[in-house]
Amino acid sequence: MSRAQFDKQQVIDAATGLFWQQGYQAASMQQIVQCTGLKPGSLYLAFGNKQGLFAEAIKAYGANGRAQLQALFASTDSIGRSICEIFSGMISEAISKDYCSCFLVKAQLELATEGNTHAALLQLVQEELAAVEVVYANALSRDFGEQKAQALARSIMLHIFGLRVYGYKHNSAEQLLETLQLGLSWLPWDSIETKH
Amino acid sequence: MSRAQFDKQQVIDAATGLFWQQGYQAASMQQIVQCTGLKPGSLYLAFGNKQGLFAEAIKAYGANGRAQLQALFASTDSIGRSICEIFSGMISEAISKDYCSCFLVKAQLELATEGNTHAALLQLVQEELAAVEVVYANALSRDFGEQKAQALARSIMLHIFGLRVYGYKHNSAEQLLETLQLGLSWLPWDSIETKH
DNA sequence: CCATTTCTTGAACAATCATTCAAGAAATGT
DNA sequence: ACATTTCTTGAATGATTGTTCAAGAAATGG
Repeated sequence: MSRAQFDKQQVIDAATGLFWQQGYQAASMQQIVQCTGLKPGSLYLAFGNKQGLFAEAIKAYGANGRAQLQALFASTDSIGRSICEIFSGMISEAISKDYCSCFLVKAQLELATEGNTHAALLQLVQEELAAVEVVYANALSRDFGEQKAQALARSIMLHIFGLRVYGYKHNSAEQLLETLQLGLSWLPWDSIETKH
Repeated sequence: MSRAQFDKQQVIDAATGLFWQQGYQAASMQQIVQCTGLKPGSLYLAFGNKQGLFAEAIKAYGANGRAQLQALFASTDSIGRSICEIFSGMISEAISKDYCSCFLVKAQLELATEGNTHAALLQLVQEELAAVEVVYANALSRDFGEQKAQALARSIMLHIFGLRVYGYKHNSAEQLLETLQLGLSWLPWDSIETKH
């Protein structure tokens, strides 16, 4: 017997970066071979095919994001302030030079074609996105009733999606923050103010 | 001499539908040959290459959408109510079976890759999106000061983007409407209420 | 009615795509 | 040390990609 001579998670992370930047279709297996260092045969033995590798990338990205969210909510004494900090981080990403939105958002828009040739992958992506909404709703139910928490979670998701797209326009951080404050006026934005 | 034996606008519209549903990369020239009825040679004589045809599709889509917006704003006596009606229409699209978001939003996310191989097309898409924002800002400046109108236009764009992505989740029309009302509370939603 | 120009045709092109597989290397089980 | 299993290698496969071009058809100009 012989054990795998590469770190599977490392390979998935490298592939995730490529898929994230280029998209599913535009990322070629040749590029993946290059950026992972593996030969085609090893890749196909480990992941089956391109879809299998993409599925692993989506799962890893989703699990990581969800874990970060849950850790943040578990350790904070103010869900609202934590959410403000999350948005603040997203604004920082949006104004950075090599901004490339959110992997799940990009994947959903690319995979949701009429022919539906990637039905399994699309469902996976949508499950990951739905799971994120659940995490927000659960956290908010600490401060609000269940109905209200779910409604607020939907509003948060809408703003995340909006920001993930709007981020490509070269707005200033102040403009983006102001826009979020306008739509999410119930959040305690004062708690993250940096100006004096 | 011989004049073109096909209606160029008709060809662009057919190609737009395909690009919109499938995306730029996934839509193959063979598919375009099929859905337009033209032979490759004619397509390449008329549009140069795939990028040229895509550019025409984006321009046509953008010009059409902008014209509709401007016509609506020119003929209404309430900008706010018209905007509510626009969102109401977007909700209807979102809950329909063959929903495929907004062509410009999808194109922006697909073309904005790190390698930036489609820089010209990306810029075109972003210009179209920026033009939409200007139309909203101009319309709102009828009711608000210029600064406020621009801020509100940014908020509208963020909500449009959010809805264009969130629309893929199978939410009810009521939930989507409620989410928009939460973030755009300054709009006169009462004016489009259908319930009694 | 011929010459010229413009458009159409569709087979063919090179490049790239995802994927395969026989052969060799390496690690384990006994 | 040997047999067995598992992983690696990388050239090769057939399909599909965007694009071209020589030849023919059609319409116009004089």
